[in-house]
Amino acid sequence: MKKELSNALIYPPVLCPLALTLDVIGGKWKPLIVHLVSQGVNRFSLLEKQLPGISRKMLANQLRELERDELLTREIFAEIPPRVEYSLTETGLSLLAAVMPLYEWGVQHLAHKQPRHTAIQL
Amino acid sequence: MKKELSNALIYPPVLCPLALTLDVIGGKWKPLIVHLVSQGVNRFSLLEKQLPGISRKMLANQLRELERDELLTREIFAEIPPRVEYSLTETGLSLLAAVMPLYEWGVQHLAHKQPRHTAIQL
DNA sequence: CGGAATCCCAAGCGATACTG
DNA sequence: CAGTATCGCTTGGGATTCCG
Repeated sequence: MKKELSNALIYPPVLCPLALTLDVIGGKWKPLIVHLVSQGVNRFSLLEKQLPGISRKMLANQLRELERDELLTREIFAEIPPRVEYSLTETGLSLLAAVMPLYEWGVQHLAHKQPRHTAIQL
Repeated sequence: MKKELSNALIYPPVLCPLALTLDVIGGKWKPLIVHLVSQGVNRFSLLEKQLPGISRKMLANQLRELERDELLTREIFAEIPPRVEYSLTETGLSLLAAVMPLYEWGVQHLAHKQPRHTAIQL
């Protein structure tokens, strides 16, 4: 199956599709956020609880980027106290589907390995 | 001061499998490296060419971590000039399978979106 | 409650030189 | 070729405060 490798790049001058995807959900938190939102963890404070170790600044930043990339939407309720709900867009759902295999891989290997850095509740 | 730590929160009873996976391939480069190695880009200098923007230090570091996590192996040939070949382990192959949907997602969206920041291009 | 704005420090990372 | 070693700057992101 090995391809012939010349001097040329594999994906020149266009990007590797994988790099494009990583451009959107690459990072430590975004896949977790997308997955959590799909599970109904759709508010700022709820996400904060489910992501031990993340700072408010980081969470806000990641949410903004996900919104900018149209993976999720913000719905603001003018109430007291104020409320904001996040939900996945169609694009977000399609990306979630692509992320789920990573979740399944984790399930398969959870029995054999223990996490080193991050322990996150679901 | 009020550095009161809730152990129950930091070490929750159930670990998110997705977090475990991200612990292993989370990051900007690792999915790309795993995919490239599977395509036969199995030497240091070849990988360096295929990853414009990565520094030698970073590439070496990521390779060490992937090796430590037993996703790939190093084979050293005592030749002149020296040669080192990387290849995926069984675990690495299983993870590659879980990463491929992200690749496919990128393919689907390449037509609609253009990359923004971390453009891997030449 | 859900953020935005500031301050600030150390880890992270790039660039370069060097080595087996 | 395939890396290490070293230096120095950048910036990620933690802590805190303030606002609608």
